[in-house]
Amino acid sequence: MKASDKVKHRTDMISSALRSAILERVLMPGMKLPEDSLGERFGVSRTLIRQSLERLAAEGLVELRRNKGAMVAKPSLEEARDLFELRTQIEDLVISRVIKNMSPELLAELEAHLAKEVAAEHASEPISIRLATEFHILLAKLSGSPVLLRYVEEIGYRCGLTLSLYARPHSTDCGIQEHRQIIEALKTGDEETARKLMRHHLTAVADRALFTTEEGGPLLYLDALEPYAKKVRDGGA
Amino acid sequence: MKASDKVKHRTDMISSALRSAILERVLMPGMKLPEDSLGERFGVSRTLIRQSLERLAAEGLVELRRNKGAMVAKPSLEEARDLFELRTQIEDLVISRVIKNMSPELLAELEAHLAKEVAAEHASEPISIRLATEFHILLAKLSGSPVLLRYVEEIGYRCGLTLSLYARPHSTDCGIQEHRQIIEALKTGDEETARKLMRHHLTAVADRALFTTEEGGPLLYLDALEPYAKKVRDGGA
DNA sequence: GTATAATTGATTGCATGCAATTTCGCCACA
DNA sequence: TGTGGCGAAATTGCATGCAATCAATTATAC
Repeated sequence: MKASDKVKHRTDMISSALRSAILERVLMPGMKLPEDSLGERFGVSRTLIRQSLERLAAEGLVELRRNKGAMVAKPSLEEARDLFELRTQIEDLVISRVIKNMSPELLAELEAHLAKEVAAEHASEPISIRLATEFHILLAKLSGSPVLLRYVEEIGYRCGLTLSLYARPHSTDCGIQEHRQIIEALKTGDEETARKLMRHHLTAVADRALFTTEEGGPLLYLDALEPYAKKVRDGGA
Repeated sequence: MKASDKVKHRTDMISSALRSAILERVLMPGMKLPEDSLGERFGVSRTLIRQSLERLAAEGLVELRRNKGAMVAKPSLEEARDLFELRTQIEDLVISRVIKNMSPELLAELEAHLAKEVAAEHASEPISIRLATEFHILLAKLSGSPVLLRYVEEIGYRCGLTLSLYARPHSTDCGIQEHRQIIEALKTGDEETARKLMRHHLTAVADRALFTTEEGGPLLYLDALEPYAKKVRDGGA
């Protein structure tokens, strides 16, 4: 019975695929996302596409305008600043909760993740960005608060999207070294230091996002989506 | 053109109606929400009902289980505690932002709202609960951060739902007096006091929610929804 | 009499169809 | 050359239909 509850809806797969595509800069901000083109690609009807788009809209990754369809969100600089500021404050909450819950098992999880990051250090950029994001999400998971986890996820994703608009392509968005230091501080239970490190870590990322880039028209160029769609069509996770 | 953007979808109206019904304890936690009964009541097809339910599920007010339909969420005590704890921390962020933005206009808005609360002091319980919730939401609005606003809304709603499960029916959930004191502290720019007051205010509410009530089966009793549905059918906001 | 299997009824998952709205190309006209 | 309007194509908003799944109840065996 629980197994059947765990069955993922196709909607989940599609929104995950689209989310990945957005975060990996395959779908750039401003691109149009017509329901039936997407439906064709993913091999499903507009119904499911629409659901996925609505979900992503709730996360702030796509904008949905009445009778005008969906497009990848294009956060303004102001929104971006708000987002990054909130992020540091929210992750502050994460830190203090993780410290409260600290345990050897928990530490092991963190270090396992760090190891993955190190292993992928010279892999492709999208992968290392994803891993870096997942470090923050892992921390949120370990905070023990489902709601906090959701917020960190959402803000993290949106910050990632923002970076694809305002940051130059190949900045190492999250230093592995910094992650290591944070884990170190958590290990010794030094909340103050951990917070400071995290704050520094995040503002460093934010500060790199100060470039105002010129406007580009809303393009429609979904071919790059193909690999993501294929996975869903083939029933992948 | 902007006007057309502001047109509310019927989905918005329906989810608002359902949200109100839940928060005003017309739909109690655990009640089943079948798509077609609701569709009939609201005079729309299952399509729109489904969208609304999904939106409410994203907010945590409704639980959605595969092939089993929707029901009003029934947060566990543990989830409730998490929610209330997070709420105090999130509203801390609100306070410090509002203090930064403080201005006479802003103060006027707050006092106008307080006046409304006073005026409705002896009105029906649902109304005063709603106004009390809206005080917190107004503060979040004045914080200037759209994302923070969304989070405060969501957490506020979910706390309201929780109270309908665990608190005794007629506790004055938010003291008007306490709201007044908070405004006072904000006026003088005393962040420390404002925070302390808010924290005290919120934990007072949370502590009233310590009663474990016995289990009730998932009922289906939608007749009480009628007034909410009527408004939507008639095209009201 | 209890337990298990099979059938029926209710409810959701998803696709499709039609009407309404928007967008875009085209042509007239200043 | 640039601008305004008009019609066709594209796209969304919503309802409905059918298949799949789940819940409940009856039937059957032990």
